[in-house]
Amino acid sequence: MLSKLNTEQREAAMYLDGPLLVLAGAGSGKTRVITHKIAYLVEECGYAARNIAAITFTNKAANEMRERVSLLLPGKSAKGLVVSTFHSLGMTILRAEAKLLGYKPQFSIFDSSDTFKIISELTNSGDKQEIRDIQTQISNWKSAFVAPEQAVVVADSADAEAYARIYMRYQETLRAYQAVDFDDLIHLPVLLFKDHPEALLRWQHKLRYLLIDEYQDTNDCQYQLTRLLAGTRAAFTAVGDDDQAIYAWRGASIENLHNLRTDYSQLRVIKLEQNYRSSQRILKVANALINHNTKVFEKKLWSDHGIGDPIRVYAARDDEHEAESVVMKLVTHKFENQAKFSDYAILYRSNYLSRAFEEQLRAQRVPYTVSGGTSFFDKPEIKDITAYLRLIANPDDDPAFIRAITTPKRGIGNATLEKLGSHAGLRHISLFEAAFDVQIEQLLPPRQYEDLMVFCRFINRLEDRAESDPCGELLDELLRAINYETWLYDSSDARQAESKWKNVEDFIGWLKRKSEADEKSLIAMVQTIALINMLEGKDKEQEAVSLSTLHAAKGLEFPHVFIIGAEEDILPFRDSDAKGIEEERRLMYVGVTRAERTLQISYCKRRRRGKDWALCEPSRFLEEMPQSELVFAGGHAEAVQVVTKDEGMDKLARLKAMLAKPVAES
DNA sequence: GGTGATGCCTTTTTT
DNA sequence: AGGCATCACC
Repeated sequence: MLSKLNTEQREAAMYLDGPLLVLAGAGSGKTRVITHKIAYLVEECGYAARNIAAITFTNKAANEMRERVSLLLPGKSAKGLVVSTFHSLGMTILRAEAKLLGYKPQFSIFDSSDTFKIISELTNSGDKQEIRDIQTQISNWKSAFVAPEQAVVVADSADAEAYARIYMRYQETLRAYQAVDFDDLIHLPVLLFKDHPEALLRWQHKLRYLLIDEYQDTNDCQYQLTRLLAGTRAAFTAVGDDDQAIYAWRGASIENLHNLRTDYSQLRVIKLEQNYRSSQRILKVANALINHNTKVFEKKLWSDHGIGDPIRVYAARDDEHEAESVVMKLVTHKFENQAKFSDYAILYRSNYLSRAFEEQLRAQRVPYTVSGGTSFFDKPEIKDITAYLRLIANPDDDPAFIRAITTPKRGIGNATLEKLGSHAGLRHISLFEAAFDVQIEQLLPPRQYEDLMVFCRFINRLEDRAESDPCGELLDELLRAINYETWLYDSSDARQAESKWKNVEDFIGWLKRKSEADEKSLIAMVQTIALINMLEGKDKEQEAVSLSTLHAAKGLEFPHVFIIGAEEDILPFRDSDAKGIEEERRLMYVGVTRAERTLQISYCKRRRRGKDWALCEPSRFLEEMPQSELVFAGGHAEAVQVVTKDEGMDKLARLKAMLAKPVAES
């Protein structure tokens, strides 16, 4: 079974004598090690699949992992295997153990727009940036294990203390709503396990072997959860690559790789250094680039593939021209090489950069899929429906209550909600509960009170049936009862309404299929929704070009890769400090190492900034690559193409000088 | 005075 | 594509 692995991979797959850290360079087959190890545990070591947990960082990675394991494990032997993200594992634990923490199992999961609203209400400030700052601060506190009370105590400035107090009230609010945020999904299980050893034992008994992918992206909280679950047996394999750590901004710390060494003296470390993905030239460029970072774990990636094509660097006039030339190049290349569209990826730093490319691809009738970007579940029509579902699952979910009761409009407006809200605030109860309070009848005009009661009884009826009745029936009835389709057509033009209604139908269809396939109740489905951002299985293996952010591209590979927008202030992102630059460099490294055979990196010489043009400087990372392996093309850089490699740097410098001159308005 | 529609400007990365 | 501001209309 393990015959397809190389010596190190096999060793990693078979090592079971204690904790194991696999330092796996890009393209060195780390997913392969994990999947084969799972198969090995089941087939050769007598583990039941349901006692093994593989933890990934994205749902995409989890799905792929599940698929690859089921290819290795015939029949039903993969049944029960836990493959999930940290967050969804946390959700599962929390749902099972909710009572111990004083939550009901149907707790709501708040996404960042929910928490944004809560914080903005708590602060009474309209400053969006400040609210975002508070959001990040709270998130950092949680992942670093600082309780609200502690945050208040250690605050070293008036501002910090103000934030800490908001944190405290924020946490109280979530609890009142029977809601948790993303960080709580990991934070709360850790608290639970610390306070309830018997619960920890249960889970240690259930999850007897842990495999953690992308270990370099864990934050302190996730590390704690891992440690607790692994227990004294320390039966786990962590796989990671410090050069691909790109989530420091959300609290991940590469130090967790080292902490593993200090916390587990018996830790075995295996390095995977043979790359099976890229050409020698791509690797050479990637290695040279990443060597500009201060290194902790020395690692030397090598490949026995051919030297490969030169890496093209293309200077485009502006973003429109960049899109045009990349798409032309891609189409020509596909035609000449008889390749498939799915062999190509266009990667970028920020979501908005995809726009020009989407336009161009549509114009050329090239099929494409976009990953990352705004989630399907963020669309207003989907949020409307999920508000109802959330409310049915958990009537104390105030944000869901407000959205549902006002969409479609049913005669309850701000004035009524305000009265209800202030009463709820006084009594420390949810809006839903407040509606049934005896005093409310006197506080509201009869008409409003009647409408409110009709709505609440309606929700109550659905709530009663949520556990027992089939999910599909319930959904159909809900949509009919609220007349959602009609309302869509009444409130937007026919074209938009049509597409929105189609989204709703897709969503409902997906919910029905998924709840049947996974044997999940509607309530379990509702909680899952907050954690995913795409309808899975909708566009599998399409023959289409992939557009993706560099973050979302991690773990993927493509024969031909275009990295676009390689400019200062974009990649690296503006205002990056020294540490930030290193992370940006790793991001570029991730991009470069996605490529198997050809790679083109492009940048714009200018970009529209409002009315006029702003000049763009090529990314410093281009200079950090061995110039001998690059071929320059396009616009000003055309001249660079003919020079010898030694002059490459000079030319680039001169090119920059030329670009520094003002460009005429057009 | 309040609300709605239109148009212009700006976009970090994600569970 | 979304958010914000401005303008016009009710």
